Amino acid sequence: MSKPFAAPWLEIRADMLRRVHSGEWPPGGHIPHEAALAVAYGCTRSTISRALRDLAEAGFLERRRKGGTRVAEKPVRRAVLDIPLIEQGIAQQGHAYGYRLHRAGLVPAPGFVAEVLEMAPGLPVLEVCALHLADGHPHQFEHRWIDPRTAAGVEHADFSRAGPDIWLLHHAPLSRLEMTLRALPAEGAAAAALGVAPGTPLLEAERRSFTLTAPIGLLRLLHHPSFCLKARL
Amino acid sequence: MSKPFAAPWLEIRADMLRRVHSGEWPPGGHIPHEAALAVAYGCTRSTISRALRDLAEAGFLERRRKGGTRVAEKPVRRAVLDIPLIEQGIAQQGHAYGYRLHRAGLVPAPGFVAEVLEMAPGLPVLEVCALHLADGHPHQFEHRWIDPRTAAGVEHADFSRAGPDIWLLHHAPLSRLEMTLRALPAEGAAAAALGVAPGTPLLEAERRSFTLTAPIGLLRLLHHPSFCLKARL
DNA sequence: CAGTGGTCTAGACCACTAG
DNA sequence: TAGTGGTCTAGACCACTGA
Repeated sequence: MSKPFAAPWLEIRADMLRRVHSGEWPPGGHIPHEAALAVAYGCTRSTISRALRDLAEAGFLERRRKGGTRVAEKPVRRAVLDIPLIEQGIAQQGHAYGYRLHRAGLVPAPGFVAEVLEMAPGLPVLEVCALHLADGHPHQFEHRWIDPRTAAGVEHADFSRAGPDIWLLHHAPLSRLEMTLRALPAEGAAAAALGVAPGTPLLEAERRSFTLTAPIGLLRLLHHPSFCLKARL
Repeated sequence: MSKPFAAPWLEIRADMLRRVHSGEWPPGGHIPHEAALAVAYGCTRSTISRALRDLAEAGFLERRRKGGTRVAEKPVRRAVLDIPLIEQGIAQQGHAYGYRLHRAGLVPAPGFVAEVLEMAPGLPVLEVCALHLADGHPHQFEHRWIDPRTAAGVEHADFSRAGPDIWLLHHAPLSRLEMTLRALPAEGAAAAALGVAPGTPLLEAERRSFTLTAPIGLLRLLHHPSFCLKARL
């Protein structure tokens, strides 16, 4: 009759979470400092620190030097949203991936694009419109603007067979991402491409990607109504 | 002329990220093992491990015992979505928070609720409909079902002045969360409460919360069109 | 100022797994 | 089965910040 086994720091973490949830460590209250917990749990401070850091990163605890550790009073839950490559995301859901390029070419940067890319409006950017299909059905409509200053050579890349995702991965990998999610009515080319009536509610994910030092591009991804985005704590 | 200062593991992490992004460590390629890196960077394996673990958690690297560490070929970016309490989220955006309860009472669990809460359909659940306001304007419409088996006493709680968020925090704190994001057309009570025409695209966040062992409830949060959700890598 | 968490070292054992 | 990452110990120094 052996235990299912877990690493000590995981068991300690679980026990601490139990104390938080049982009210033994009430919201807003201080908990013992690391050294005391190390004695109580019979391990070193490093192990306690590992468990506490993990709980703090998850939003259950708040830690401050000298101030000690307290249970979060108004916890900010941090849900994790997986953002796979578009192709991979469709494949993961068990669908056959398809791709159709609508247009790709240099255009003067529209105002909102120039602002995101931190460039003067009218400078050339690569605009890409493409449709991603799952089992032959429209799934996501991609409208993207890429900064050729950061992604050097992107204007000569061939996006007729595969989207910019993979090319960018190898030529201008992102290190930072900002995403905004909205609900928008379908309109124009996107509505037509997705095969939905204008006005149909669509989930839009706008992604702004950056290298360590410069903006790479702006992506607006419109999802077919059958699609939903999942996150977990 | 001193450096801006950063902890060694952060500088090492940054340097490793640079090597990934510069192509020195190409996607899919193996990188040296921890012991070798420790020698190269002139620190202990613990410090290297800290940096590598962080990069792996962010999705840049993939690590396996015996298999070593390799640069992620098809990286799954993990964006982080902050989920504050509803009241706090509105306050953080600099708006005055307002709350209006529409109804709260026990109802037989609808099928889809019973499924999420892992209960027989028709068993009593507490249904709450409420509107959250920002500067007096409708902001989010909350439709929630709470399992009184998990959240004992919830049927006697007073939700006329504050939403279930805070009550639940103290009486049935969640430890796991699943969230689904969709775009839906406004309809019925929600459209009326939010003051938008039926059919207006709305961003819906459906949250299923759980304690360590049992489901707590199901929340459907419909956002006013002026609202968007932000995430970051 | 002094208490607390954040981090690093030096070393060790072991679980996991690719070859 | 041998190499690799995952974790733990015991100890240390110090940045930060509340009192």
